[in-house]
Amino acid sequence: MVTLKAPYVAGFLGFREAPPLLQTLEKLKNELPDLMPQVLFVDGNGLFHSRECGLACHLGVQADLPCVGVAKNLLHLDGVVKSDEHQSQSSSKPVYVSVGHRISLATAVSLTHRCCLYRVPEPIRQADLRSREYLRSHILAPDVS
DNA sequence: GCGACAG
DNA sequence: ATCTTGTCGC
Repeated sequence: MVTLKAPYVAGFLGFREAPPLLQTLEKLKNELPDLMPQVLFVDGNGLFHSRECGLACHLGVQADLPCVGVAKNLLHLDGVVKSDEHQSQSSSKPVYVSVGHRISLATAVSLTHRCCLYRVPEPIRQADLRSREYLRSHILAPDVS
């Protein structure tokens, strides 16, 4: 019996990503409680969302943990426009930080800055790199013979 | 109406 | 997100 992951639908990323993330947090709490995070970083938006409830809010509320959303692309919402600087400065690769849950925007931005060695915060970057490596070696790897 | 629209 | 060719910089 396999569980199909919900498809990605713009505006509903949380419905696809929150379930497996919560499952992983639950497993972490049971097996490695010392590694339970005090704060969550999410690859996506929080209050910056069409319904002010992006993945960062969705996950933060269900996990009952502070959560900050960091998106790599600007979600187009009416009233939101890229500044002229971002439009013309091709070298600018901004990230969009928004409140997820139990944290202020000022703290979310500060925390993001302090966790960035590269463009995105290390927690998100490492999750991305390590998960891809896992898939490459355990799932997508062709036969070695 | 269609495309665009976090990942 | 994924795929994919090439380029630039440390």
